[in-house]
Amino acid sequence: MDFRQLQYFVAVAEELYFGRAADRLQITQPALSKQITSLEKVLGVQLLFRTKRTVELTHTGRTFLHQAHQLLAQKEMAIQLTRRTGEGDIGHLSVGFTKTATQTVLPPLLSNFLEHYPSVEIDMLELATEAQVTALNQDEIDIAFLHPPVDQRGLQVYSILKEQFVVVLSPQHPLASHSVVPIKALAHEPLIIHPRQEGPALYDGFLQVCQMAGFQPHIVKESISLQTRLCFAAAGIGLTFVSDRLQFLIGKNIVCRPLENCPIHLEFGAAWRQSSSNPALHNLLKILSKTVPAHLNVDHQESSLRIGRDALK
Amino acid sequence: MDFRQLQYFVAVAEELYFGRAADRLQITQPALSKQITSLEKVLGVQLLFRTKRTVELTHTGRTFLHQAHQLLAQKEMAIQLTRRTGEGDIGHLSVGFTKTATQTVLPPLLSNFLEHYPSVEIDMLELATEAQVTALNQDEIDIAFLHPPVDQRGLQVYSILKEQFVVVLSPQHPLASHSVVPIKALAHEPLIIHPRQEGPALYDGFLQVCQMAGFQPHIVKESISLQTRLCFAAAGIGLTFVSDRLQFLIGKNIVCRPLENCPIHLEFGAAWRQSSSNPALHNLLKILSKTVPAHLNVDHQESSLRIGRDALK
DNA sequence: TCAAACTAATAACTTAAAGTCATTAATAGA
DNA sequence: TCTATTAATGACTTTAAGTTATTAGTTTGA
Repeated sequence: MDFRQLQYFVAVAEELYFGRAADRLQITQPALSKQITSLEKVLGVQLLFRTKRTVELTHTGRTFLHQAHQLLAQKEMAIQLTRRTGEGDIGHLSVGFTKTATQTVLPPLLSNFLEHYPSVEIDMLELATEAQVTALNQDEIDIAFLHPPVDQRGLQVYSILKEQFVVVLSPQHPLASHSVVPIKALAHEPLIIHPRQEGPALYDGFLQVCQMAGFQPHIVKESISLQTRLCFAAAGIGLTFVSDRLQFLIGKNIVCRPLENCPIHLEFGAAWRQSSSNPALHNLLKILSKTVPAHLNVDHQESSLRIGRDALK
Repeated sequence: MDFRQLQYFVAVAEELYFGRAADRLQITQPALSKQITSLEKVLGVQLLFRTKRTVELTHTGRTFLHQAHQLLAQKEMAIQLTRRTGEGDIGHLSVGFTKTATQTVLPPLLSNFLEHYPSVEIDMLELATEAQVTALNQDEIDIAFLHPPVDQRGLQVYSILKEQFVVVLSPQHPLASHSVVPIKALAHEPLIIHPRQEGPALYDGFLQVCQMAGFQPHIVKESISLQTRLCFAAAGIGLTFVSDRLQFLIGKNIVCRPLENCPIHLEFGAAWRQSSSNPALHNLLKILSKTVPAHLNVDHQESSLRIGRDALK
């Protein structure tokens, strides 16, 4: 029993006339007769009651007709579903993201994507960078919005933006009079930093820079809350840092100063398994590159530095 | 796309190895490779990611695998359903019946049938004889339990039982002294009869017998209720009749007397469309003939007339 | 690093199936 | 009774599916 025979049977059942059914199927009547006979033989059942001149459905034939219709319809559904899945027109996407993503790329990206692909189901999963890398490798998410570097092999990264950090200090602080703060000036300052868990790249990079500048940072507080860190800074308990992207949040009781030639920055990007064959992911990446132009992967460290220098003029 | 390709694809998807899958399918590996390639071409989609040595499902392939499983399962279901329908093992039966049926054949017949064919759904429809003939012709019921004669062409009748009628009268009635009542003795008796609607065969047959005996019956009352008729008879308002099958219902204040050589009897039987191809009906008929042996099937119309002529001699 | 083993694809060929054409047999309708 | 109609049958052709032998990358291990 195959789909061809089902289609043939439906035609005969509808026409109740082998000749017309054969015409409709673009085959000859004997071919049709033979296929129907073979179908009946396979099923071990009489589907049609025929004389030399007339054709009628048997009771069993009516039952089978219904089944045949269902099977043929399900076949078409399966084909459509598969084709559309292949084009990423329908399907499923699991997206991992950090808070930064919700404040930057995600809103325009998702609205743009869903406008083009309204039938793709999207699961959102808020996870820290490291958890996202794990989730990617375990096939739990299709794409991650996180803070590189991600040197996991098999993962592809698309750099979206790089944030420059500025020192936040109280207006009374001696360094507030400088327009740019040299890194070495931080050697003996009490520092309030963002904890490692939420962004190891930043934390580790900062420590590294201090080391290169020849000192151990004097960390007096850690807080994940930006407001808390700003509050401590305003109170003169220590210096802290924020992304230049967030400078607008700074009130009047504290001031911001760029760091002089600071190589520390918080990169933000998307990562996905290179081997992923989810067509919806491909479409998302296409939309991503249109919505959020790439942040020059080659050499973007220099470019962000350049922006920093410009700002310092 | 046909079922063969679906089966092949499922095998490859499960083995992730063309060679083993081909073994399992009892074909050679190149044949399998070609079929899968052709399937991918028809769908316009890549189902498998293959190197020269490894095979993996793509995302789309996984989607299609699910569809393939469903289609193959539904195919098997359809085949089973059709075969079992063809054997009358599952299906549907609409049964028309009169009250007589519920008091005689139906209980043992249905319990016997459902014991053998528990998956056949049965619809019961209580209808008068004439309505059942209409329902049969309109394909609304598969079998009727009714009172012949049914001279509708295309219908087949199976005679189940014939009931002899006895006269019911008050013990004070002069005829009560006879052990058998001659038909002519009824000529001037007031008669209480069952109305025509519920059994035209009986009513018409009775009139005919009176005519043949040379008198017009003197009908004083009609009532569909057996109790009412018995009550009137006990009160001496007139004579009535019951089936010998129901004699046990008769109380002590009235008596029963057989009619002398009476050709009137109420036949009861099953009728169905000769052209019916409902296999469940065939099974029901088989059970019927086992449960309720036929009442002289051979041309019982003539046999009843013969009895009649004999009676009139 | 290089050969050996492995594995999917390809090509040429064979077999099986599906289809065609011509004909038959039965039936309905004139 | 004759004619037109229509499904089935048989012989033959075409198409699809399968086979064998081979090729071309990969992986494995000496």
